Amino acid sequence: MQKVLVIIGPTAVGKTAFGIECARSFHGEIISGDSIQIYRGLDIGSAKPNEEELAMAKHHLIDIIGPKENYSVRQFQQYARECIEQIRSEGKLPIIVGGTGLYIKAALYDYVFYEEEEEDELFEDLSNQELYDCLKEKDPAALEKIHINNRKRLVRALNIYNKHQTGISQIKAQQQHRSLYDCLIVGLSATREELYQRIDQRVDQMIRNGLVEEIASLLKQGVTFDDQSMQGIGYKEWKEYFEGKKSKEECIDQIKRNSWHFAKRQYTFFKNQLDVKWFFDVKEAKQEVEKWLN
RNA sequence: GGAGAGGUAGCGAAGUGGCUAAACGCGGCUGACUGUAAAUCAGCUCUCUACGAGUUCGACAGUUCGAAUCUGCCCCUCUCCA
Repeated sequence: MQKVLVIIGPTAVGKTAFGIECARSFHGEIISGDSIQIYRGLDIGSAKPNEEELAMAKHHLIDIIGPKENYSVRQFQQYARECIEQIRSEGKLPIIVGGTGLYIKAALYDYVFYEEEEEDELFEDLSNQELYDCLKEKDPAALEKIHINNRKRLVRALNIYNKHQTGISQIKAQQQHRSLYDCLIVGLSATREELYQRIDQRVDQMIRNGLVEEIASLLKQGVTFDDQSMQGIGYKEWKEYFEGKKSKEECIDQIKRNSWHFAKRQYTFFKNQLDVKWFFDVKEAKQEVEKWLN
């Protein structure tokens, strides 16, 4: 089985640096497992590796999409697997580094996504209750995992049924839920207190690095806050600032808080959805990688 | 020194005699997750030996069958006038 090193962890723990170190030490190349860093022009707010870092190791799946384009798990799954194959063929170690849990899991595991041409129908004229009742007839099993208030999921499940005549629960049931690769999933961790502090510091640094100017420049290029790329933390919070409804300081605080919440959600996903070996110490993490490679 | 306003759970803020362990927001914690996932959604958040019990709404003393809500006194904060 093809070996794949996976480095995950909450935002701002230090995945980028550790990934580069591993790439250099173990003859590897990095595949970014991140849903925002794939966008061109979203550099500072997405904490994309800088020029210097990019030069230290080969990176894939960064800057491959324009800021007004959409992107999804399915594309990531396909691209990431292609990258793994390509890196393998060069005799190198593929290293996935990122914090987007679903993307990484979908690439690693036997998730199946069908071909989809058309956009999802939004069912804007239906209430949540109506959507719920509708899904109850078509794919009742899916309801076990979808709360009635989660409109997005309700809509998605209905769209899947309408497009493919199969319930999402059936598609899942056909999968074996196992990894396609021989993975070591290293989770970088820190105490909550320390992590939140690092987040705050990093956000302040982003501002100093010109985050506000980056947003302004994107807007000037025609990117809007409705674009998918701008849904990311560090970006969406500025909408009200540019509308004159919020101060810079308020936006910064909001970004910090959203990042804390995000970090928490990342932990929850990683802990419960992936088989992670956690480390508070990077040296120990590296030793574990060595052990696994031999 | 004088005149007002106010002190409610980690914070902000409702409540102004029983339906109040106390709305709501924030923060915190936990969880769900198969095509927007840095998204979307759910639960918990006074204490405990926890399908029950105990202690709360600045402090103390009262009124009352019953008080965060009424009375007295005390402490503290803020604004204004001296």
